[in-house]
Amino acid sequence: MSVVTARHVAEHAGVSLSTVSRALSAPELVAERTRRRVQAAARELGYEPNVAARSLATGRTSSLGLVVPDLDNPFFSSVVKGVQAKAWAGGYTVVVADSNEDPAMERELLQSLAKQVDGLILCSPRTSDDAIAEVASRVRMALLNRTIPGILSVTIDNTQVVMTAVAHLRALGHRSIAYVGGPSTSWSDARRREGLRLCAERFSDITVTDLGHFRPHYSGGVAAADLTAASGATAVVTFNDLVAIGLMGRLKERGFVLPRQLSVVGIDDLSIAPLISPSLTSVRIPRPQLGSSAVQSLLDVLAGRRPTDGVSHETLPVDLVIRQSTAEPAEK
Amino acid sequence: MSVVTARHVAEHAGVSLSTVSRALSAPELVAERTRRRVQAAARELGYEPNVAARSLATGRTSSLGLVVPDLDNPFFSSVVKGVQAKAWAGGYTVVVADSNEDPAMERELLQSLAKQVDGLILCSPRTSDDAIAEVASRVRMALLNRTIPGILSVTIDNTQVVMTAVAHLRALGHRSIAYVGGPSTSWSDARRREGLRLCAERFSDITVTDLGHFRPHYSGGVAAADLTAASGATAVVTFNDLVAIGLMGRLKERGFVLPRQLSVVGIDDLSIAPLISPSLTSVRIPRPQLGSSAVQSLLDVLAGRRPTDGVSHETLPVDLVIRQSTAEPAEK
DNA sequence: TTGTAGGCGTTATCAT
DNA sequence: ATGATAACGCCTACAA
Repeated sequence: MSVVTARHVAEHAGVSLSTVSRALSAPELVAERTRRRVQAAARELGYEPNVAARSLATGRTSSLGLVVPDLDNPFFSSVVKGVQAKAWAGGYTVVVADSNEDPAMERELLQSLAKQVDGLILCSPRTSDDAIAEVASRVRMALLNRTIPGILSVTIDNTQVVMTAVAHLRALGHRSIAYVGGPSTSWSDARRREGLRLCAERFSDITVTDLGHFRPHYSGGVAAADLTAASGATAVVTFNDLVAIGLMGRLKERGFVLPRQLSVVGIDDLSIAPLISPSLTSVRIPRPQLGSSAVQSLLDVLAGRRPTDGVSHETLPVDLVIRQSTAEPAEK
Repeated sequence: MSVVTARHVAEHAGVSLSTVSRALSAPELVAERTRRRVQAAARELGYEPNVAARSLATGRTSSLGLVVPDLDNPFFSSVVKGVQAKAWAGGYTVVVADSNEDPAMERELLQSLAKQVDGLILCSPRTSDDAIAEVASRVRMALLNRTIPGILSVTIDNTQVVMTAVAHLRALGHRSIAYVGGPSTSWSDARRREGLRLCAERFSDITVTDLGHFRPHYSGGVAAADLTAASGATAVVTFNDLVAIGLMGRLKERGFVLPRQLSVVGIDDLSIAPLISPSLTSVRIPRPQLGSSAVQSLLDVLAGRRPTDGVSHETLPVDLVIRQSTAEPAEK
């Protein structure tokens, strides 16, 4: 019953153990004839190399670790999908872990994953730079949605995110725009506020009102709705789509007619954005690409195709998807 | 720079290598004093056992494989979350793989994952019973959303799913109910149709119309909408929430007033169900529990706490979440 | 081009 | 209770 090992293949093919090893993992080092014989034998016996043994011998595992705050959040599940696909294509397996938005858990996961994978991808970390850097010093790592000097990272252009949204609203004629932000601990939110500042500078004819920090979910939107309505703004940009949907939900409940009384722009372009009504205009973030890009970079480093020191911060572009939640402001 | 091994700990603690191994993985076999000394040394040196080596020696990997059709589908991502949480709590790591709804890819994933994990969880498989059984003969396996004789499985009570939905509609006064089905290859859809038959038998005062098979997404619902309207049914049950939302979207576009002109019941109770309008009445499926239950069973088997032959098919209950997409039928 | 032999870090089987 | 020592299955100099 015990599984077939390389030794069995060797006997079956009438060659030595090492020849089998070579024929299978470095075919060019073995004579055409022998190689075929070995490969045939391997196939016949249904040989499959033992990953643990290989890993022990080579020091590599052919696996990547992926840590996300919440697997069941559509933003992250897209990222996971991208990571998994790219990794598999590159011959790597992915070990996923869910920190449940808990910084302590996140660190725990990082610690234990660090030494059983060849590379670690950390998505939207909730931990401090230092804690992350410490782990990064012990294992190849790529950051998603965050940058830390000296660590590989892939992010989106958060300035562009808000710029795009604001420019769109301004072009429609809006002059008073509100921003419903995410958690104050959010790296993305900080970047977006920064972008907002730039916007305000650049477009001197508009005013941007910061409505504060809210939970990045439906509930956060609900909480921000009345505030938004009272702010006098004719349009609002929210931290993400869920917030936008919550905000719209509450406003519709209050009898507001959208987008007539308020234009709303979300961020993420989740697959539900087109499904609500009015369908949500949103800044699309290429989530799967975020994941695959991170894997790409990581694999490049692992394969020595990319210098390990030349710090690389890749920034992916975003684009606006215009739907019906945005329109010209109502006449005064 | 090379990592600290058990041997280092041994020297540091002044004991033999084997004592270190025992002190750490079978503490009760070693004297109190020595144990403390070893553990102290281990902590001091920051020792972490090498998983590959351990795996090679024990034949176990402490990891589970999980294969799903689409990581980015909210149904599956919930399952993944449940699996990951339970596995981690049980000391197991999870390797996820996405088959992209492709049966061939699914088999490939199963094959290569089979020999590098202690157990495999296969969610909503798109492959044949035979192909699955073959893999199951070589590795511990648990099925999700499907049963195959002889293989461990966790499913929901699909009969109850439709019964609950239909009973609710009937109680509201509906007598003509339509069913918008999923793909003909769907195991769940087959079970639900079966349940529908039982309903029709049991409630002789209602008629259930089968509208056919549709894609299990928004588009499928759009496609089924006009058909549903034309069927004369006053209420409809759809294969899942996405279909329900698509159907409602199309109908609203046509000017229908919901739920006045048509009551709609979805299945899954995705987190978006409450967010659309009218909010969607849906049969809640305990998705994370599906995942954690599967892990539980699998770990029980792996630990020998559960007989490997006594085939177990666990069925989880569902419940109805009533929202505003269902109401009494309009007067004629 | 192929074979020999040593080692990767643990666990597990023997003795002691 | 503890210490040698042989696996575990593969890779990789090194030798032939």
